[in-house]
This record gives sequence, structure tokens and C-alpha cells, in this order.
Amino acid sequence: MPRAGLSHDAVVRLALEVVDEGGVRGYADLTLAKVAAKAGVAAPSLYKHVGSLADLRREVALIAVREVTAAATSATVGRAGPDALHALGSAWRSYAHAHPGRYAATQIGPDPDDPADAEPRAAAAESVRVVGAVLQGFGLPDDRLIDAIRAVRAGVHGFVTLELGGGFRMREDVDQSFGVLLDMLVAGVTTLATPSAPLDHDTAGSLR
Amino acid sequence: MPRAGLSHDAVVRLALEVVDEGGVRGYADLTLAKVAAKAGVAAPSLYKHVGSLADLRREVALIAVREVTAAATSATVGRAGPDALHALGSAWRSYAHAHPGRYAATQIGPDPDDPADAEPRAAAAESVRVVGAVLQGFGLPDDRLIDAIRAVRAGVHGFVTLELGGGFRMREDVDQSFGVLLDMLVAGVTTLATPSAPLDHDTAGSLR
DNA sequence: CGCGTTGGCTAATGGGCGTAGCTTTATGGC
DNA sequence: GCCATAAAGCTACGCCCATTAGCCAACGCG
Repeated sequence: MPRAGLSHDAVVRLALEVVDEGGVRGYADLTLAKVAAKAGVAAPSLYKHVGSLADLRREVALIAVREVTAAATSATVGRAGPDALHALGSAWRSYAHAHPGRYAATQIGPDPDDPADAEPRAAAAESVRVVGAVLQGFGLPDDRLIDAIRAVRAGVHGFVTLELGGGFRMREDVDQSFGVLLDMLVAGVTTLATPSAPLDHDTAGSLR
Repeated sequence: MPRAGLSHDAVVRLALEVVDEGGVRGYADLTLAKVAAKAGVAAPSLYKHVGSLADLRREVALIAVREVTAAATSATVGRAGPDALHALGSAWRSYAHAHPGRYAATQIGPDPDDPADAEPRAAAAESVRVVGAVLQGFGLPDDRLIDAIRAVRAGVHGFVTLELGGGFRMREDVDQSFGVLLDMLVAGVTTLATPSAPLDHDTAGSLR
């Protein structure tokens, strides 16, 4: 009985293939059985290389988060201000287009209490830091930076998830809409940075 | 052997309970076995009232979408402009807070081709129409309305999903951040509506 | 060469969905 | 009041998946 020559990394690699081949649902539909089939191996054999399906998912998600972060980082080196923000958003969206299954893996928030989720947690924090670094260039007051980061993340992530989920009909205009969103975010962040602060949010009354 | 007195609606109601009790993961973890247990009935008995788990999920999602739409609608009656947009966003987010599991159900995009998804499709379109109606009040040019709708949906939906997924640490400031986001959206849409259109998006070069 | 480690395997358990077919309950017409 | 029939349960089963246990063969180092 010949050996398949698997390894931890090989299994993860195959899992990534399964995820990639499954489109948007690739991550949700990731299954040990599929990985085993792709490896030409019985399903239980995978346990020699991987702790559980949950572990494998965690690892795939970790890779995905790091890849988005890397894409965002490398897209923004040498850029600043609106230029950098546009590059960040476009890189983020491009990654999601190129790897919809992996991007979906990104959406599973790590458990703040589970020690096994420490790495994913750190990776997520790192990806947020990239957004923060780009927004630093706008000269925001310290107490507004977090609001700006959240707005940008919400806008870009929300757009991408809606788009991948088929939430936008009339497909043609989506690029334009994303450009408009980025422009709105740039304008919003810029306004937030101006000392006169027209966007100063009246906390009372606007919520609940 | 006494009868449980189930019905289609009763099963759906129990499914909603299961979803509600499961928190954010309630919808993902919805299972016929759990519904059956809650009904005090063997799992196969449910098939007398429901076609399949997929059908039940579809129905739960449909209800959730309609509820968000209703919340958004009733929050915006009698309001216009920035006021209406704030009310819309806050109602949307409040619904997600009150029913995280149901809101998660909302995120599964209906299959554009599946005839069984016709109702969910229509319900989703209706919810988009509410956003559109609110944005009409800003006097946008026709060809910009769709961009504005998408930006608002992306911002609000993205914020809520990130929040529910535990994407925001430092919980205290989240309300403030959401207020800032809404202000940014208001400002962005307003600018988009002004004839001089400083936000006119330069299509070339900003994407990819 | 030998032997331990390692990477496969099969078998089996448990849980979930879904189908088939049986039985009992409720109901409504006579 | 009786009985036929439809509706609402049930058990038994098949299939798919994850996971555990325990076995055996291959590889690699001495």
C-alpha cells in the first residue's frame, strides 16, 4: 500500500483548493471528506496531519486574513491620504473577487476567549492596523481615528460581502458604485480630520 | 399517542425560537433536530409541516428580511433627509441587536435562478426600495441614486455584521462610531446630490 | 539489517437529513 | 353513533459526515 506523502501543509493546501473551487460557499462547504478525496486518501487519515475540521478551518481563515492584510499592505506602500485609501479599498475588494471562498473565511470572527483563536485574533488585529496606518495619514484627532477605521472597514467589507452575496443586481455599474463609496469615505474621513469638524456627531438623540 | 398539535406556522415559530436562542450563530446552527426537540416530536414528524430544512431556513430568512424592512419603514415615516437616514440606519442596527440570529439569516443572498427563492428575492428588493425611498429625499440625480443606495447599504450592513461578529474591540464607543458613520453617509449622499458634484468619481485609475 | 516512528487503513460510533411505510387520531358525512 | 378517510404522529432505514480506536505497512536511521 503506497503512501500518499501528505503533510500538515499539504492538507492545508488541499483545503485551500477545496475552498477556492467552491466559490463564495467554498468555505462553508469545506469538509474533511472533500479534502480526503482530493488527497486520494481515506478521511480518517487526515487526522494524522490535522487536529479536526475546526482546526483546519481556523488555519484556512488565518491564511485568508493574512493574505488580505498583505494585499492591503503592499497596495498602500508609498501612498498616502486619499490615494492610499483608494488603493486599500481596491486591493481589499480585488482579493475578495479573486478568492471569494477565502474572503468568506475571513468573516468568521475569532472567539475572544478561546486560546486556540489567539493567532486569528492577532491576524485580525494586524489587518485593522493596516487600515489605521492608512488613516493616520489624514491627520485625524486621536479620538476620531477609531471611528474612521470602523467606518472604512464597514463600508468596504459591507460592499464586498453584499457584492459577493449577489446583493447587487445590475452588475455593470458595481465598479463605479465602489468608486463612489471610496470617494465618500475619503470625503468623510477628511471632514473628520478638519478642526472645524462639521461632522461632529451629536451623540444625544441620534441613536435609539 | 397524543398529538402535538403542530402546524406549518407552529414549526416556523419554533424555528425562530431556536434561531433567537442561538445568538449570532443561531441561524447557522438551526437544525431540524433542535426544532423537533423543542416541539416534543420526532424529527421526521416535521416533514408533515415543512418540506425540508432548506425550506424552513428560507422561510426564517424571509421573515427576518421582512422584519428589518418593516422596522426600517416604520422608523422613517414622516421623516426626510438626514433625519430619515439616521432613523433608517439606527432601526436597522437595532433590529440586528435585538435579533442577531435573524439578522444573520438576512445575509444569505437568495439564488437569482432558483424559482423557490422568488419570495426572498422580492423581499430583498423591497428592503432595498426602502433605502432608495429615503435617499430620494436628497434629490440625487437618477444615475447616482443606485450608487448612494449601495453605499448606505454597504456601510450600515458592514458595520452591523462586523459588530455582531465581534469585529470591534472596545465596546463602549461603538454607538458613537455608528453615529459618525451615519454622518459620513449623510454628508456623502448630500455631496453626491449637489450639482457641482465634488465627489464626481474619476472612473479611470481608481480601480484596479 | 532491524526496529521504531509515522502514515496510511478499516471498523465502528454518533449525529444529522431525508424517505418509506405503519398506526393512530381526529373529523365529517351518513 | 359509526365508520371511512385524511392528517399527524411514529419507527426503521439509508446516506453523508466527523471523529475515535486499533491495526499494519513503509520509511529511515542506526
